[in-house]
Amino acid sequence: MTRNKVKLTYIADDSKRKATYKKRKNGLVKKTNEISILCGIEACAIIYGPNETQPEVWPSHPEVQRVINKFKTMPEHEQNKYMLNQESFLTKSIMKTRDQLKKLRNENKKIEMELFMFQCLSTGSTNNMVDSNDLLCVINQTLKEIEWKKSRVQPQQGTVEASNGAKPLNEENTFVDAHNHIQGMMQTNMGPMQMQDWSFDSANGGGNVMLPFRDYNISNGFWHGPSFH
Amino acid sequence: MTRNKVKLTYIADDSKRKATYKKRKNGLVKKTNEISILCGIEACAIIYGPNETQPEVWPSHPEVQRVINKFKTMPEHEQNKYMLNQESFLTKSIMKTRDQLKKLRNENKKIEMELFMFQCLSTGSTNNMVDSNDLLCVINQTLKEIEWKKSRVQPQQGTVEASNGAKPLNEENTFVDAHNHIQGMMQTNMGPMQMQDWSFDSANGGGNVMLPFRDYNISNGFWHGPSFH
DNA sequence: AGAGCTATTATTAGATA
DNA sequence: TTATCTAATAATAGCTC
Repeated sequence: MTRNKVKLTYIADDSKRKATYKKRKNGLVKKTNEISILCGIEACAIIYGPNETQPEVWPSHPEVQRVINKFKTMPEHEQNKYMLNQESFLTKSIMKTRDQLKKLRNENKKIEMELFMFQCLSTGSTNNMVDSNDLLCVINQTLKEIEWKKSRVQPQQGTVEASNGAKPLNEENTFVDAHNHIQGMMQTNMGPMQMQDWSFDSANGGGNVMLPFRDYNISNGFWHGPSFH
Repeated sequence: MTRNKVKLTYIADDSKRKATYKKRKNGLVKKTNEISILCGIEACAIIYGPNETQPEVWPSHPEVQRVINKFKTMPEHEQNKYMLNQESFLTKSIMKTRDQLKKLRNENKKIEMELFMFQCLSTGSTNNMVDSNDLLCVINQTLKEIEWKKSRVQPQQGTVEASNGAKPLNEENTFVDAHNHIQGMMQTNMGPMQMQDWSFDSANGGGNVMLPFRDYNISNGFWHGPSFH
């Protein structure tokens, strides 16, 4: 878990495993102690060390006995009812990981879509090959985010000018906002892009469409440049 | 443990305690799972939730039963022999903390001593009020560290000059090294001190003793300036 | 209540001593 | 071996939605 990220697999090397065992046993006992104090509950841990005949228990022996007995005297169905068993634990883990993956995929897709949206806006091209529902969704999402941004700055509108000289957000600036938004998105993936890297495209719709020019170009409505996958 | 450092005390607030319980229970179970896989051992956790009738166990019920039985069938003295009970856990914690305190105190003392050593070297004063054994010890330690430093640079001695223009470490430079060492020590406590903050003291021993001059002075063999406690 | 975020603190793997 | 250090990952308290 540190220096290197560690894989959750049996540690084959004897001395490494032993060292890890010692460290983690201490950590586990510490955590058990903490939860029982912080939350005012009873908890016990039983750990069989590498030498099979040597269990380590926490807290004291009588406490463990008491907790164990409390558990054992409970009817079986009661025991199972509230049991957090290994299976459900693993199921939860898998679900969580899958959700995270899903989220990452969505983020990737969003980035791709925003890029594509930008391409369409830039070139006016309509011969696209993506699901137009997806694209619409992204455009709406982007607009929604712009609206949200605007709502955060609205109070200052028309009264105070930002000290950095930025224009207040309003309807007229929507496209510039979109541009900035997309630019922000792209910064994450290809390093910061400066304002001077962009220019108004006078060939497409009369000056209100901006094109980036750097290590890439757009032709036939598609992106030719750094990959974003 | 985060955002704020948290005190190890019962959490009075109901909803906070409940939230903490949930988070930490998951953490505990995760850790239990990890140690058992990584180290190929058997371990179980039994946790009684805030609602007293609802114990949560890990891993599965049969596993817990098996581990418990293994523990219970062991003769009492065996159980106690390898037991990590609450008392010894607390004792260990206290000892560890005390050791850390001791260490910090030693570090403080060392810094004070080095400072004093510097004063003595600077002024040639002998009317000191510290245990001369302590002082001797610190001087020896300092010299040892200087030797160690030298040994690290020795291979380059007389052949390559450092690119930053620093002189190679050798006998002649020992005092300068000592000065640099003490200077380094002091940087930790009072911010960086530059070379130009020091001057050779021509009134004391002919040019090989350096004195700092900034927000402090040395008189009667004692330090008058920032406190180092 | 419960799920998600993130600034912090805590744990710890690997390296040294 | 066992202890200590530290760079890096992991856990999580308080917050927001």
